[in-house]
This record gives sequence, structure tokens and C-alpha cells, in this order.
Amino acid sequence: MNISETITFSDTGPEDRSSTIREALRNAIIDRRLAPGTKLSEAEVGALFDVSRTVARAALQMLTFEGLVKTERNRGAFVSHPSPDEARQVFASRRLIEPGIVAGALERITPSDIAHFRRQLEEEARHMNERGPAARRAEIKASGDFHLLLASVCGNAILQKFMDELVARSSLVIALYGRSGISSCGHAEHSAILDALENGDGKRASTLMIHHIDHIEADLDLQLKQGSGLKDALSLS
Amino acid sequence: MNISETITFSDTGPEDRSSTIREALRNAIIDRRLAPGTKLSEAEVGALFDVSRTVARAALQMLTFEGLVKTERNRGAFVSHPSPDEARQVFASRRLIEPGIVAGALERITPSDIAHFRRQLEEEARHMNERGPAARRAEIKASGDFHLLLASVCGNAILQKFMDELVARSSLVIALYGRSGISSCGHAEHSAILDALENGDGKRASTLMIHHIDHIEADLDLQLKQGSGLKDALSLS
DNA sequence: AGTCGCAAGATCGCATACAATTTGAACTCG
DNA sequence: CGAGTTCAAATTGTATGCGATCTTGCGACT
Repeated sequence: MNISETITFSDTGPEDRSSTIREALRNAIIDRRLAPGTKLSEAEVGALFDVSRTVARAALQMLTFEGLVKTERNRGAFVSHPSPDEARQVFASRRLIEPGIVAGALERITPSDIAHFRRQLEEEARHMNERGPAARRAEIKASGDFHLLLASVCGNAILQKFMDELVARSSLVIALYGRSGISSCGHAEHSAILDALENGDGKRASTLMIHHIDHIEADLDLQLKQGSGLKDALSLS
Repeated sequence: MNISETITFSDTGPEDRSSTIREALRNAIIDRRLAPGTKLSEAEVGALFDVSRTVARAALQMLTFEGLVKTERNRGAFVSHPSPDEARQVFASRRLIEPGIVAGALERITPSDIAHFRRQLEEEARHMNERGPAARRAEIKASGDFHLLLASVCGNAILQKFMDELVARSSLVIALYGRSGISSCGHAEHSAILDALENGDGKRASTLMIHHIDHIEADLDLQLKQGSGLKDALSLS
């Protein structure tokens, strides 16, 4: 496993090591370097990051709270394998929250923010034009970052935290249920939303956002093919 | 301190003890038996519930994730003391989410649910007619339970979790900034919302809900009297 | 041959021990 | 008498050890 990327703790400063591990695992999960269903043993995680089980456990507990990891008592922690129903709930939540985020962002967005968005969208476009699984992972991540940036502009830390969780879960869902062929449809819509925001047209931006979310969800294949948990093992190994 | 209420672990079964402690602390916080700013030392919490620091720490970590507790590295955990700005963010989030919850609940609510709501509202009314701080605490809690019940009916576990957090934070905010005199205005509005739901009038229910939230927030005194964190110490000790 | 039971191995839950950091106070010096 | 410094008490951060629980492989019994 090469989960730990090129992480040397010194980079992030002496701050919470468990948070650093959480972020690394989080990135690995939403990048799909860690497949849903993968077991994350405390000892293994601890060994990978060269810490004790205590801090590894703390990181896993945080991820469990975010819904990216599922822990079963006396059995361990596993990368979440959201059911189609959970997937629908994720998108229902986003449909509810994101229009409000757009409205909030509209009132506080600055030219400097817009420039930031433009750079972000360029990045996104670059990944879109590349091929290969690495590029696709980067694309999913970049697409999520657009929504997170929007949430940060809106200035509500609570909503931002909610969006953090929703975007992360979405990445999992897309990786699991996405029909890979048509997945790169989001970029133009991001641009359009940003344009509407720049023109101060909040109504249009909200509408575009809802359609955008609809499109993402429509691109999924959410037929319920799984009963309980035996499929986990089936799909992962 | 009598935080632990009448808790004997055997009640909740052999499940996670840290979760049990989390709930007990959570209740104590939203009931205002634990004042904002109060220090929650790991050792003290552990002693109160007769567990080691390890599990106490886990409970505190969960509460930190919910925003009910703030931990500072190497300094400890404290009951959150939300700023007026945070308070506004809480209510902004609720204004965004709860209408959607109402809409979701409308489609799934059953007569049995409605009966449940009625019983809940009676309970609420009982506390409203009593006097004293204990009754007021119970009233705040019961009022929150109405919203949580609504969220549970809506059938979206993610939104339900969000509402859990928002309602808990609201209780803190109300306890901190509520003008105590007029606080008991919510009951009639809850009834009205339920009536609208029963009649299938989702539009009206949503509108009532927004007004309800507006009223709650309007009843607060959110003048920003505090600069940073020195006031915490000032108000707690 | 199939099934049940049992024991060994692995992993987690929790407690405890030790290290690191902060805080507050006593103490010294100007 | 006040300011600065040093040290000790308290508290958190982290590691590790032990018991409990679950899994799994092997063997005996039907």
C-alpha cells in the first residue's frame, strides 16, 4: 500500500497527528486509492504512519463520524460502501443545501474569489482532457473542490462542514456507481454557475446548481443490486 | 457535579461506553446543567462515569465533532460558548435545511407518526405551564425534540444527523442568548406546523417553519459583546 | 462425506504508564 | 515593591499491555 503518499509529518507542523492521518486517509478514500470495503486495521494504519494504535484509532473515529468509514464493534474499520439508498440521501441533501450555499455565496463573493474560481476551473479542465484512472480521480476531486470553494465563500462554517462531508461521500458514491463513460460532464456546468454568480443572478445560479446535481445523480447507476454486506467482499476482492 | 444523572451503564446494554457518555454529556449540555465554557477534563469525566481517560477522551472527541465542545491542544475540552456569529450561522443553516425536512416529511408521514407528534406536543405543553429553571430546561429540550422527530420522519439519515447537530447547538445558543421572558412562544407554532402537515399542505408547513425559526432567532439577544476568548473566562467563572 | 465443536490466532476495547506541554506560583533580583 | 525567571503541579498526548470478542482452521463425531 502506498496510502501515505509523500507525507512527512514535518510538513504539516507539529499539530494533531491524528488529523494529519485523517486527511491522508480521507484523500486516499475520495481519490479511490482505497476501495470501498477495504479494511483499515488500527495496527496497519498505525504502522503506515508510524504512530501507535491510539492515534490511528482517533483518525479512524473521525472518519467514522464523517461517514467515510464504517466501524463494526470488535471487527474493525472499513472504507464505507454506501448503498444506493444512502447515495440517494446524499444527493437529496445536496439538492437541499447547495442552492442555499449559492445564495449565500452570491452576497459575499469578491472579485478575488472569482479569480480563484477561474484558476480552479482551469485546473479542472486540464484533468478532464487527460486519460487514465489517475486523471479521472483527480477530476472527481477537482469537481468536488469547486463545490467546497463555493461553500467556503458563503461564510457559514457549519454549512461548510456539512458540504465537506457531503462532497466526500459523493466522491465515494460516484466512484462506486458512476457510469464511467459520461462522467466528465460537470465542468461546463461549473463554469455556467460561476458566470451566473458573477452576473449577480442568484436565481439562475441556484437553478443551474440543482440541474447540475441532478445530472450528477442521473449519471449514476443506482439499481439496488446488493442485499446486505456479503457483496462488499464480492466487489472489493 | 451531578452530571451523570441516574445512569447505570447496564441500562444501555454493553454497547460503546463512550457513546453512552457522549449522550449523557450531550444531554447535560443542551439541558444547561453544564454551562458554556465549563472545562471538561478527561480525568474528571472519566472519574464521574467510572471509566478510564481513554473512553472519556473518545466521548469528548465525538462532542467536539458535533460542535458542542471545543478542545484546545494541550489545554483540554470546554463546553462550547458559541459567539453571536456562530449563533446566526446555526439559524441560517436551519432556515435552509428545515423547510426541506418538512417537505420530505410530508411525503412519508403516517397517522402513527402524527399520533406520536401529538403526544410529544402534549408533553411540551406540560413543561410550558410549569415554572422554574428545571421546567425551562425541559421545555427547551422538548422543543428541540419536535424538530428531531420531524427529521426522523423525513427518512434521510444524513439530514437527520445534521439536524441533530443543529438542534443541539441551538439549545446552547438559546440558553446563552435567549431572553428568558418570551421564550415559550414555540409551542403553538409547532402545533400549527403539524396541522399543516396533517392536511397535506406542504407549502404552508414550510412557511410556518421558516417563521418559527425566525421567531426563535428574533427572541435572542445577539449583540456582539465579546471580542475573542477572554470573555469566555469572564462569563464562566 | 458433511456437520458440529473447539481451540488457536488475530483484532479490538480499555486501562494504565510514561512523555510532553502548559500553568501558576514562589523566588530572586533590580 | 514590581518584573522577570525558574521550577513544580496538573493536564493532555502517546505508547503499550492485557483481557475480551470475533474469526478461522482443524479434528472428531454422526
